[in-house]
Amino acid sequence: MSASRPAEGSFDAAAGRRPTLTQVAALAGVSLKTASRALNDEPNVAEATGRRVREAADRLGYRLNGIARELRRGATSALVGLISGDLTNPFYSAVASGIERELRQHGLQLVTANNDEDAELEQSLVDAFLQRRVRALLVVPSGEHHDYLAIEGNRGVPFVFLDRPPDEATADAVLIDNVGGARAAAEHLLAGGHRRIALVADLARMAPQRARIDSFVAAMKAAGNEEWEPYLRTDVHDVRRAEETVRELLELEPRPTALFTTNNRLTTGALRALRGHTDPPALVGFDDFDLADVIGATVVAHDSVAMGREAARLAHERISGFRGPARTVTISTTVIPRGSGERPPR
Amino acid sequence: MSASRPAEGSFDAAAGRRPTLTQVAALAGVSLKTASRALNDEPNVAEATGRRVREAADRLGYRLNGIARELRRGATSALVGLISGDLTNPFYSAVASGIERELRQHGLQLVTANNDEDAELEQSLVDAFLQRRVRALLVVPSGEHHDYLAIEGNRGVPFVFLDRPPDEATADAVLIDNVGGARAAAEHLLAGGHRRIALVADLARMAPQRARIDSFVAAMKAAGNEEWEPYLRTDVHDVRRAEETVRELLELEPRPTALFTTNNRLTTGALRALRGHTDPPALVGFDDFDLADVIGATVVAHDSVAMGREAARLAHERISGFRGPARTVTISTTVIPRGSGERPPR
DNA sequence: CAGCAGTATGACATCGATGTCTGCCGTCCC
DNA sequence: GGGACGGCAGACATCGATGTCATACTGCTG
Repeated sequence: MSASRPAEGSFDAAAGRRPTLTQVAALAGVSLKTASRALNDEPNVAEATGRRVREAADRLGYRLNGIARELRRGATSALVGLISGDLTNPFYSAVASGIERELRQHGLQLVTANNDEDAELEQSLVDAFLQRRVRALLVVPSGEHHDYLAIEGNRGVPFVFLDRPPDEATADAVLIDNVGGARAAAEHLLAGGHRRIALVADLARMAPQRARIDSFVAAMKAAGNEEWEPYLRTDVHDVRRAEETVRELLELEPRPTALFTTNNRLTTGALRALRGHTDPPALVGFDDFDLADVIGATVVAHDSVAMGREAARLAHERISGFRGPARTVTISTTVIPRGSGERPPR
Repeated sequence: MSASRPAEGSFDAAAGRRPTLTQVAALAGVSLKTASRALNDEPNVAEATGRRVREAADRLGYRLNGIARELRRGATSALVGLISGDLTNPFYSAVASGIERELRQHGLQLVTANNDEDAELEQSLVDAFLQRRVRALLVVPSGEHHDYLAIEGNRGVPFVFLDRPPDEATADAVLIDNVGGARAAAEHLLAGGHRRIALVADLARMAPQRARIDSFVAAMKAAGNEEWEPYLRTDVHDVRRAEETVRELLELEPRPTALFTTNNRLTTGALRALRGHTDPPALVGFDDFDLADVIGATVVAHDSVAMGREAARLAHERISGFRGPARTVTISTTVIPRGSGERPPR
């Protein structure tokens, strides 16, 4: 099998160790520095010499050692780190995609890591990234407190927070308009004539959830509605629990006539619970999702890819030398009526 | 703003340049090497000395320079590269997630890059990754030909192909059982009594699509069915076109009674076309997807996360020194009946 | 023909860590 | 008391590239 391929560059192709520039130079019969100049298209290299060097490099299958180059050039890589939840969650993968596209335009590469929604792991990932000398660090923080993250910001590595704000306004952030989105959802349902509106929310200690919950409650109060109060469910953290919770809600007497789920996971659970239901309540979910149009799910949509893009943009500006105060970009939300949120109360 | 934080380590905290081990050593009043020993918990460091060094490191906010360490230790990083399509496609993000989880267990980190389904870009990404000295390279190839990729495999950097086989069996690969999956879908529909079965497929030049198409056709022939022939549609590459194609199919006379879509994008398009249809044809789609249960979509499912995991496992074995011949792991498929594929012909 | 500019090249230091080797102590043991 | 040994520490080379500076050679000018 290996015999079918000619062993190019008889030096040490088999060793698994890549040839160095020194070896290329030796083969070409020039000095190390001249070889370097030739391969980097620097001036002052005789045409013939350049050709010899390039041939030697080809023969050996030489590839520049980026690690060595980076060390010499200033010990900072072309990598940008992203720490987020699992990529199977479409929210995170959309964000990652937006980041990746933006970074590429500036010759930067994305390194991803999953914090498993665990603050301790997250901390050690930050350490590892900084040690690896990433140019910037984008974080969708897992825990409540992340003071420790911001300190680094002042030491030369820009931090950008996504989805959840830093404890103090010490770093750039890209946030969703949670307050506006939740209010819009609440008002949409109120306008549809609903009063007994159930709220199914994720962990209330997480800032975006907190904001959505509070905003929903505020909207209810502003409308003088109190009938939602028995139907508030928070700290529902996975799809399974969401499905159960919705089932339980539907067995209450009187039954809620509408549901508001505060993220895509919970919406999925609710849709499962409602499947096959003859007379389902109205449903509005936070976060848009694939096929929501087919299902006819009314959602509070926002552009997660744009979130990533904006975060990468902020990071890139810092990398390029921007020194101004911390900035916050807010991603707007829109209610997209598709049917489920327009069902009347019964 | 910066004044609010005490300027720790008065050396050069402001400069944005991180302190080096030499500076830590100087502050602690020891030699470079002793500082290195202390921070790496090597033996033969007096307790008091160790403490002084660690204090100095803290004061300066020292963080080891991973680039320098890697260079010294052997010029190979702890990074593994993944080149695939856009992460907003749940297939790719599931694969990435599986890879990331597996790599983490071995202390490796994932670097992702999007080839935009462009062979030229892909090539340059491979170059960039190799230059960056990744430990292994996982690729979901875009184009038809990728000979050039395999050559590198013999030079010490393990390659693993996902979803699409290497041109020659020169590298490890993780593939889906496309033949089995497509046959199962075809037989499922035939068993339901369908004869006029439409096939909506993506670019036929891509190996997995080719396999699904061929296998479908073979199953039809084996069943002695010829009525599907007017309903074959290939090279349908995006959701929009899929939707249009399905609409067109449904206007044919006689109408096909069933559809088989050969990937998740096409299935999405088909579902859009079928939305609100009073008497929809049966539908089976290749690739499972979120909420398929809610929609009631019958699919040929496979475990994409496992695909990523297996690929990462193969890569890790190579990294750990395995030298055997190229291996191929096949991911099995299952038809999951959820309703759409069980609608009878009308 | 001296002087000078410009080109082509190489020697050497350097980036920030780690590996090797050497040297100095003090202690223990015969 | 002397040799062996273990603990501690430092000097120096090294990983693979690039930056700086010095040098040799060419050709041209006055």
